[in-house]
Amino acid sequence: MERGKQKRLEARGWRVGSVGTFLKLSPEEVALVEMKVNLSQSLRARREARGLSQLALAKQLRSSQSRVAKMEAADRTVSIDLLIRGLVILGAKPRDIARALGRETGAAA
Amino acid sequence: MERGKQKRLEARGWRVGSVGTFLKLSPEEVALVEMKVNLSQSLRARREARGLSQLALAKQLRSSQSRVAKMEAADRTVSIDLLIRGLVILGAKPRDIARALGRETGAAA
DNA sequence: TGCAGGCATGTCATTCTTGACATATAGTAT
DNA sequence: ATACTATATGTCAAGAATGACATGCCTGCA
Repeated sequence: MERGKQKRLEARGWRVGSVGTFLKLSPEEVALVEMKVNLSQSLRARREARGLSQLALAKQLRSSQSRVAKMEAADRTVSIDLLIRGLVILGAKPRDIARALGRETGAAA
Repeated sequence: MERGKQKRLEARGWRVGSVGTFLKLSPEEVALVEMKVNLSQSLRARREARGLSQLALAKQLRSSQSRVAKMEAADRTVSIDLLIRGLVILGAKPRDIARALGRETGAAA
């Protein structure tokens, strides 16, 4: 596993010595979580690239600053739908979203 | 717009002479709908490639045959999350999902 | 020091999504 | 015709996601 991602996951309470191995996370669930983390990072990167605050983005999304924070934290209460909506509002095209989703994460055996 | 997709959209009530142009669909909404359609097609293709019935897939998903039908129809009551979960269960890797999402659709001016 | 802006996190009522069920249609075989 | 299988579509109670709000933590700055 790529080191930066490991720290980010750990920071949110995921045990990473062996991502899902450690606490009963099926491979499917792991894949979903990693996709969410990738999308959330892409969201933050795009927002910052535009010099927007979370509040400013929230307004465009008709949401709230707190939810944007959760989106960027890949909180378990945010759906992939919402993350994708956020990215689209930040100008991401399906192709960009695809790139974010599929980021090579390196397979930890 | 690619012809096959146009017919599929029309079949579910979308006016396509100008996708979102015709009835107040923002560009963002159009992008979202197209991504959903792409995912749903990929889902059906994968399911059929494995020779599974909708019912068989539904069981793996712990869902119902009717919901799988709606997923494949890109029904507005199915979330992107659910579509992605379905694809993952059918063995799609993030990379595969990314490819499905970003399928070139051809820009109708 | 106090104050403001940006971000994180918990809670909660409202809204949306989901699985389950009923029912319909079409194809195939007996 | 009857029966069976696969798929499509509507409805709805239960559960999940959402937006809004409160509040706390920093950092910078007057």
